[in-house]
Amino acid sequence: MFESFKKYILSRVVITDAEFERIAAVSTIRRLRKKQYLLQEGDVWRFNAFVVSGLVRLYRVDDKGTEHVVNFAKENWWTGDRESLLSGKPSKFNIDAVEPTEVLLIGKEEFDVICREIPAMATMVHDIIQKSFVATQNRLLVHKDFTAEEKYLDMMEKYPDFILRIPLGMIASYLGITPETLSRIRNQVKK
Amino acid sequence: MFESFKKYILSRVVITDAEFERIAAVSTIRRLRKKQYLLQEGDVWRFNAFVVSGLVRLYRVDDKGTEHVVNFAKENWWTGDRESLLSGKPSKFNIDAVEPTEVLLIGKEEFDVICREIPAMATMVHDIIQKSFVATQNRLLVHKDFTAEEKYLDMMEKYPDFILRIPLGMIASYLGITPETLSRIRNQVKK
DNA sequence: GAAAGGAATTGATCTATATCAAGTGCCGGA
DNA sequence: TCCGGCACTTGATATAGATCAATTCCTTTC
Repeated sequence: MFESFKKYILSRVVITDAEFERIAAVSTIRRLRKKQYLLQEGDVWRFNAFVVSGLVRLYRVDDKGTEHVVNFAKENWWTGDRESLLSGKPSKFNIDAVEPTEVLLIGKEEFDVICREIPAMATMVHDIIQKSFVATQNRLLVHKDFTAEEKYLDMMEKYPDFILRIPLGMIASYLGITPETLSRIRNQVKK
Repeated sequence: MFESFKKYILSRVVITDAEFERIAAVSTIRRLRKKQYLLQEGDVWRFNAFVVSGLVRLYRVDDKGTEHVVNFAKENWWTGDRESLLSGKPSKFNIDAVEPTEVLLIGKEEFDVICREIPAMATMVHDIIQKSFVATQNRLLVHKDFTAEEKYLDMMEKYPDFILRIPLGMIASYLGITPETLSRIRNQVKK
């Protein structure tokens, strides 16, 4: 259960078994069924969440009730609403499971203690956030300047497994296009 | 010269005068004329850059030679290409001055030493990057799901001074729309 | 295993925004 | 001070992608 989490951490930084035990001690596992919420709009997000297996989506709902997918997180990715975590304010997002999913949760306070006690963890977090920032900025470029087809091809190249695992409608929403358009693009692409 | 930088740091964290002197000792000032480059595509970006006064833009140039503005940075903002800084690879971006600008530069190595010696600085950096990440993600939402007019109004609300200081063409590029469309929107908006 | 409801496809329009094309104004350099 | 050129505006047309609508295809669910 915690093995994949340990493997993940060790692939990025060096910590001792004892240190990992301290981390495991403050971690809890939550199992989500398909469509089950991990976070609902209006709640305050207080965790660091690591996806052990499965796949979740983070999305917001506009005034018309339309869902807009912000991103996905699969096994060995982190998820959550950093804005709410940092500010302590209610989240404007929802997170729910696209597939049956296991998530490892560490409360904000416990996580901060861990980072203070184990500097390697702080380093790892800093590193991940920096990379997330770069990745998000690159995604912004794609959205700002690419056509619908280019955006789809870019996604295929970067995350081919998302294309296979996620229903068309959610991919369309993630790309900021309609399901109809994505369906046509797929026909087009496979010639 | 370094006063505004000091004021900026002290508004975010607590450091001593002696500590600031250490920071100032590794800082250099670069003055840029309008249109002068701070970074050119293909070069490796090795700095942390704080805008003391003026305004710069970060942009990329596509295969057709079209410029796409990624973001702007004005006084008391940081700029640079974190992707190149982290990876050590050549940058795919350019940075140049929109207005005559003064930038304070700290080399990557020196900056890392500072952060190790002065933990408050490390904290500050971590904090800034987290906020940048959140801001970029929010911008992504705007670009993905808003109309041209909504994007412009959002920018007016968040950065009214950018609207005044930056030429129309660059704002259009930042918003991912054509100058013609932005010109029409402006007419529309002022009714 | 049948029925029901959502998800994807396909087709026919519609619309926001891009593109192309003049014209106007204004700023910077000689 | 004048000139040249870029930046912005305004108009006419083109187009990518949205919207609306009908049909088929899967999944769930009982």
